[in-house]
Amino acid sequence: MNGDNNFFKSAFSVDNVIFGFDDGDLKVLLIKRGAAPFQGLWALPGDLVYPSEDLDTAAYRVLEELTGLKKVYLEQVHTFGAVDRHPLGRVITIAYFSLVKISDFTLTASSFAQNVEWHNVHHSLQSSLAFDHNIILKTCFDALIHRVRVRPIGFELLPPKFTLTELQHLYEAILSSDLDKRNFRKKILSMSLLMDLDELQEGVPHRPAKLYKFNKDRYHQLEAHGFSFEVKESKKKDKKKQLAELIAQ
Amino acid sequence: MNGDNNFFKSAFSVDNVIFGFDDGDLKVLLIKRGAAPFQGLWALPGDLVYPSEDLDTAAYRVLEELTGLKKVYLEQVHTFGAVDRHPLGRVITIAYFSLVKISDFTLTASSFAQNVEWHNVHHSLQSSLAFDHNIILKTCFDALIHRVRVRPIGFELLPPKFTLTELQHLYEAILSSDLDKRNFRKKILSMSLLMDLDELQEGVPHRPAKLYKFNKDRYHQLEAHGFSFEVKESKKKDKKKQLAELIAQ
DNA sequence: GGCGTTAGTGTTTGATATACAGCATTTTCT
DNA sequence: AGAAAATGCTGTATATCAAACACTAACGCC
Repeated sequence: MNGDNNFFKSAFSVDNVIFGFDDGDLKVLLIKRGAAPFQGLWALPGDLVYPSEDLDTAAYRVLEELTGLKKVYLEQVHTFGAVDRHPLGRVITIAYFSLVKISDFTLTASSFAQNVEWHNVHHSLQSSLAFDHNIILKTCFDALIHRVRVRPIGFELLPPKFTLTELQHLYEAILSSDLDKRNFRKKILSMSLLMDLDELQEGVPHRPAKLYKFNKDRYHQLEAHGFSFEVKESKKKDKKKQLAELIAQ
Repeated sequence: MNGDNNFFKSAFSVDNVIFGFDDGDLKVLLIKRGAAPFQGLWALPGDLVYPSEDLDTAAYRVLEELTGLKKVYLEQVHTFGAVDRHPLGRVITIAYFSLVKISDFTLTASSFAQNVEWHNVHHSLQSSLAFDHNIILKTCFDALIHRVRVRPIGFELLPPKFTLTELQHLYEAILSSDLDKRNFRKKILSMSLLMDLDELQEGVPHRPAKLYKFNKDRYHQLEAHGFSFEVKESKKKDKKKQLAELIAQ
């Protein structure tokens, strides 16, 4: 414990919570650990940060090595550094979440195939992950829930062309609450952030829906004028009343 | 570059943006650096994290060493790790902000006195701080602005007993916007988070105001029932109209 | 007792959120 | 060809919340 050198016997890593949306379900990409510690358990993809690498760069690298994707939405969330969080030494980890369009790549094409899988987020939260990854996943999921209501990032999880119903299902999956169809559409369309592509869905066994595209430029333009995106988790009226009564006491 | 050892030639620190509120002004506690690098510049208080110390513990320690205060509000904000952010080596830093009641202690009693000072936040943002502390300060200030609207943490900056006007001035200082007195009071009081102490200000050369106290238990109770605190930065109606017209285009 | 200063209070109006149901369009099946 | 199945799409009435705004009340000081 003498000298500064002790301070340099530690390492840092990034862990990346990669979210995807498929089949009405919010998923997270996990890796099955092939070696100790925690061999056989599912873990978040991550890696030590190279000595001459910025933190964000490391997070992007982890993501690209796993999915081949380069331009993805990535956001730093929190840093975890409990002394005993890594059994082999002092390793603090900077947690990120990223949002990918599952349709953009196929895991089965990867050599990892057997050890990399999309998992339902809620199931994963209840299962036992390696290290402190349960807490990390929970923290990042909470961050996603918050961010998605306040920034138009949901689109990062959808294909470039999507229907309003798909968008609504996405929000319902993330917020774990049902939204009113008419009110949702009214609100989303009133922001004028979506371009109507004048195209219809194809190959569906029912009336095809119109396709839309998110207009990012438009968003930046409005944002610069004080516009703030917001999708509220609809509070039912009766719940509101209950709360009002509690406050009144 | 061979072997894992390279990964252990790095260190991590915490930096703490300590906010205080005084005289209608939001302040931040800075230290004048006595040694290179950045000698003579003002810097955020911070320290390397001890090998057997959790991150939050380190942040609390920095705070206590400087102010003598133990129970303060502290929140992790972001981690900064650009390769070149520290001239002497790879040091990533985990940034925290904390909220203290300036009245709880006197800096002049400290041996640091000459080198530790409260600075106006806006001035500090425009001056040149050591390392990447301008960005850190900005990031933490933005985080404070956001958090204060959404969690009842403003009270951490005020003495235990305060007037509604003091509370309003606090919000105005943080949000950099004027609030309507009647609407503000209506909103705050309607949340029933304040206890009316049935006491009055003393020693003021005008009509004394009633003193209130934040009821933390009450907040936790309401929170558990779905209550969410919110103070909005009041959007003026004409600005809203401008935005509405822009959207309509 | 009058002046200076801050405290304290309600109402009207406009905007936004909520609740809610039926017809339209397409495919598929017989 | 017609019916059935599935999802797409649309508007209004009501309740709630936010915004704007100005005067009287209480105290200290001179």
